[in-house]
Amino acid sequence: MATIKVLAKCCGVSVATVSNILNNKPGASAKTRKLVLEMAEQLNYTPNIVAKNLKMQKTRSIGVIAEDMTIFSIPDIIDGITDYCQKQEYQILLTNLRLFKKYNDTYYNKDDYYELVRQEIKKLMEKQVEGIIYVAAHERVIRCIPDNLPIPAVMAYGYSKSRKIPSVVVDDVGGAAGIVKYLLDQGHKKVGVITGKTDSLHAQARLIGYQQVLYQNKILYDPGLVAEGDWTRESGYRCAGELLEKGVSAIFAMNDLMAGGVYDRVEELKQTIGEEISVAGYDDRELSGYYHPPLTTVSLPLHDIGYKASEWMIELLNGGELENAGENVCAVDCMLLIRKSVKDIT
Amino acid sequence: MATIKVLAKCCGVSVATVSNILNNKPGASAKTRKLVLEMAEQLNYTPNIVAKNLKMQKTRSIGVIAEDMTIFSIPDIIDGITDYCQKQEYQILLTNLRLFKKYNDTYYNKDDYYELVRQEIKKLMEKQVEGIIYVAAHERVIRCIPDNLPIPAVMAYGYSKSRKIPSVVVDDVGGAAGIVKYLLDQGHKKVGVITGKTDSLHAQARLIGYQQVLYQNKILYDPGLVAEGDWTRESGYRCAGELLEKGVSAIFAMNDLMAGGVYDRVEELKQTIGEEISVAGYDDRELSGYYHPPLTTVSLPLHDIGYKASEWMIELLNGGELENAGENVCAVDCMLLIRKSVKDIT
DNA sequence: ATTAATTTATATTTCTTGACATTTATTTGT
DNA sequence: ACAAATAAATGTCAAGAAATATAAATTAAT
Repeated sequence: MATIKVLAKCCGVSVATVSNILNNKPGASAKTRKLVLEMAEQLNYTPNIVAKNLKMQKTRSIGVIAEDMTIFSIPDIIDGITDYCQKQEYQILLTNLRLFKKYNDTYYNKDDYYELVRQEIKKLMEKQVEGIIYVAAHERVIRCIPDNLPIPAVMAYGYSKSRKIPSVVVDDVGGAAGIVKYLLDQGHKKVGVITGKTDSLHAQARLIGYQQVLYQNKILYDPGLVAEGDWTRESGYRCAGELLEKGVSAIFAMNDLMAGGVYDRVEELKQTIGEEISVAGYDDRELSGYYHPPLTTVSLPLHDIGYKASEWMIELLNGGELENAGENVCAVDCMLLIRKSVKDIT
Repeated sequence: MATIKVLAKCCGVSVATVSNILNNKPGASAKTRKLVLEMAEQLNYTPNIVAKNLKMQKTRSIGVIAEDMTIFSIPDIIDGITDYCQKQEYQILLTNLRLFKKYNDTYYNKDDYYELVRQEIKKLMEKQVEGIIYVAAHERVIRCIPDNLPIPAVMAYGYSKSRKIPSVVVDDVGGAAGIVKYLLDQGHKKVGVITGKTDSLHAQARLIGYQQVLYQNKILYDPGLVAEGDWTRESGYRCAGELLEKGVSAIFAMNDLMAGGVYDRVEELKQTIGEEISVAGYDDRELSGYYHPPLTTVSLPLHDIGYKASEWMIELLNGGELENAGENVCAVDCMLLIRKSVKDIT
C-alpha cells in the first residue's frame, strides 16, 4: 500500500506539501493541489491512521465490552452505540466476554469473571482506546470495573458501584407505572402482578411503579394480588392460577415469558385473553408479537441505552461534565406497546 | 500513562533493557529484572500496542462489517467470530452498517449501499486491519466487496461474486434433507412443503434438499405438494389450507414463522399439531420453542459460520491455502432439533 | 529590486523493537 | 597471578509512518 512518501515521490513534491494538501492546509497552489489529489486517487492512497494516531496521541476508538452477544438485549444496545459512535467518527473495538457460555449462567458468582474483565480492560487500554463502555446482559450492579481507570468508563444496562462510572439504565419504575396506568385507564380496578425473582432490581423497580400508580389513583395496595414468579413461563402459569382465584380482571406480568404462562392458564380454563382476562407483559421479546392475541407490553429502550451511553462517553472524552453529575445515573424511558391483550371495560 | 521511556528512567536503566525484560528475552540480570518488573507493576505500566504495531507492521486486528446488528442471525455469527478471533489474540474492529434502518429493508437495490460499504472498507483499511469479514443478514450473493482488495476478505452468510473472496454459508440442502428424511422416517409418506419466496437462495436450496430425499426414498416428487409462501406467518396459514386439502400428513415449512401459520390453520380446524398433523420448521427462531407444542425445526449453524469464517481469515493471514481452494465456498452443517410437533406414525 | 507566495529540506514528535555496539563480569590459559 | 578470551549485561541508534514546526530556498508578482 502506498505511503505518503511514495505519493510525494510520484508527484515530484515533498512530503510536507502532500501533507498540507491532504489536510486542507494553506500553502499550496491550485495546480499542485490538483496533481496531488489526482495522484492520490490513482494510487488508491490511504493514510496510515495508526501512525497518525501515534503522533496525535488520539485514537478515536472506544472499547466495548459485551457480556454475551447472544443475549437478546445486547445486540440492540450495541446497535445504539454504533449508531452514535459512527456518526462521531469513533471506531468500536469489540470484546465479547461470552460469559454465559464460559460460566454457565452463574458468572456473577465467579471470581474468575472479575479477573477476566480486568484482563480484557487492560488489553483494550494497551490498544489505546480512549474509553470503555461495558454492556451488561441484564440490569444489576456491576462491580468488576476498577474505579481508578485512567480513561473514562460508562456502564450500559447496569449500575456501577462507583460514582466515577456513570450508568445508563432502564426506567423500570416509569415503565411499569405506564403500563399499570394504562390498565387502570381501561377500567381495570383489580390488577394482579406476577413479579420476577424479588431479589432482582428489575422486579423491585417494577413493583414500585405498580404501587406508585395505585397510590396516585387512590387504590389501596393489596399484597395479596402480588404473586412471586421467577421469570419463567411455568411460574407465570402457576401465579396466574393464584391470581385468577382472587378475581382479578387484569394481570401485569413482569416479563413476556411469564405473560405467556398466563396465556397457557387462561387457555386451559377455556377463557380468552383480551376478553375475560386482560394481560400485560414487559420486555417486548420478539415472540410476544406472535402470541394469540398479540401481547400488550413495554419495550425496553435498548437502542437508546446504547446511544445515551455513547453520548456520555464522548461527552467525557471532550472533557465535558455530565448533566446530572451528582447521581451519574440516567434512566431511559420505556415505550408502552399497545397490542390486543387488554380489553377496555370502562 | 507511563511509557517505556518513563519506566526506564524510573529504574535508572535503558529503554532496551526494559524492553528485553518485558519481552522475556535474555540479556538482563535477575536483579534488574526484578527491579523493572516491580516498577512496571507500581507504575501500572501497559505497553503501547499502537506503537508496537507500527514498528512490527502487524496490527493483529480484523475488521468486521455487519449489515445490521439487530437482525437475528448477525449476533450469533459475530459470537462465533469473537470466539475464534479472541482465542487467536486478534482484535475485532466492528462496523455496523445499520442497513435495514438506513434503507428500509430495500438496501440491496440501492446504489448508495455499494458506496457505503466501500467507504467503510476504506476506513477500516486506514486503521490497518489485516483482513475484513463481511457478515450478511441473510444468505444471498453479495457484490459490494471489490475483489482487488490488497488484504484478504471472507464472506460470512453470503456468497461473494468473486473466487478471490471465500464464502461461508449454510448447508441448506443438507439441512432440508435432514428434516425431510426425519419426517419420512417417522412414517410420513405425503409431505407438503411451504416454500419461501422462490427467488431466494434459501428457498431454492431447501427445495432441492426436499427433492433429493424423496428421490433417495423412491417417492415420486409431486409439485402439487409444494405451496409458495413468502416467509410470513400469514402465507404459512394460507398455504397450510391448500396442502391440508390435498391430504398431507406432515408439512415442512421453510421457516418457523410460516410453521406458526400452519399452527394457526390447524388450530382453527380444531385439530392438534403433533397428532393429526405433523409440522417441521426451519431456522430455530427463539419463538419456535414456545409454540404449542414446541416446534421441531432445523437450527442454523450461525455460531459455526462465524467461527469458520474466522478460521479461514486467519488461515489466509498466515499465508495458508484454503482446503477447498477451487470452490472457496464452505457450507456448514445444520442441526436437526427434534421437539414435539412431529408424530411417529410408523 | 522588493515583497509575497510557494515549496522544500530538515529535524522532531509519538513509542516500541531489534540490530548492533559497548561496557562490565567471569572464566580460561599460560 | 595476569593477560586474553568469552560471556553476560546494558546502552545506542535507527526504523517504522505520518504530522508539524522551522528555517531555508525558490518562484512569481508587484
